[in-house]
Amino acid sequence: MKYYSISEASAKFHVPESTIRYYEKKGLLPLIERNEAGRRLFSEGQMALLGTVVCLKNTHMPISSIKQYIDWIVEGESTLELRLDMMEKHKKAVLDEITLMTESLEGIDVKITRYTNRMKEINEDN
Amino acid sequence: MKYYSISEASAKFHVPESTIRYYEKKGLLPLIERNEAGRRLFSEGQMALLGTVVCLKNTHMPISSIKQYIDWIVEGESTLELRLDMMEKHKKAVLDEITLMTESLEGIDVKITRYTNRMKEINEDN
DNA sequence: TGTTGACTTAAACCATGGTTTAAGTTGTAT
DNA sequence: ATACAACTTAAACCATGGTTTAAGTCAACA
Repeated sequence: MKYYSISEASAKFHVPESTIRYYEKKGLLPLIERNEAGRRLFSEGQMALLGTVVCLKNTHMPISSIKQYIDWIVEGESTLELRLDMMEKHKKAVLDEITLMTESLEGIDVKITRYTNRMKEINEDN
Repeated sequence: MKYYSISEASAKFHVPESTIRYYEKKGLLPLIERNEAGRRLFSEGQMALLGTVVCLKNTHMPISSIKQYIDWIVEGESTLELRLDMMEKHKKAVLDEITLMTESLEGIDVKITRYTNRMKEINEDN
């Protein structure tokens, strides 16, 4: 079974090493093994977990909620329904945020159009 | 010409009054008038400007950049090109963020599907 | 043998984006 | 006359999400 160093994990997910250490300290990455020298060893499973954390972070889930989710994973099958419920609610929140951003983008497009037209006028006035 | 109080502005844009005051202090809402008693009076133009700030905030533009944009608006027509450039870059950044969120959403959907299937299995095992 | 690079920890530090508090002013309703 | 609601300010306070620093360990290489 392959293991990854923290620098490899950092490179794979484009997350600073300091952030990975911070996540571990916050409980988002439980049970990370160490070698004899105390260095972190990320198994494939730990890498997948880090991938999950990054995915939730990318969709703006707060650290405290990610921690709850990870705690439920560690707790086992009895938390399946809680996890499902959390992911469904989170999905809705993400869709809402995407909708808001998409709507706000229209306001930005209006400005781009307006500025572009005004620039054109100015150049025609030469 | 109609004027709005801070509570009306707050209600219209779903932004707390304290945040509006904070934005003004940060320079995001310049030239807001006051009545004799020192209360803020938002003209239609100021309301539109607040709408712009909210739009940029909704798309995660940092306060410092919003301030730069507003400063350019106040500065006048000579900054047209700078504003156009900023909005075009911002639009790209927003589209990138939406893309990242949309991609990450797939990871969440995978979990929802997996959990749903496992729940089904458990219920079939009755 | 010593020095470099890749790590470790705990603790301090930081930026961002507000919110809350305290004390005061004004206009209106009782 | 008074009390309440709706404001005002400056300053303090706060949460979130990290980043940076300092001091140390270890393996490998020159």
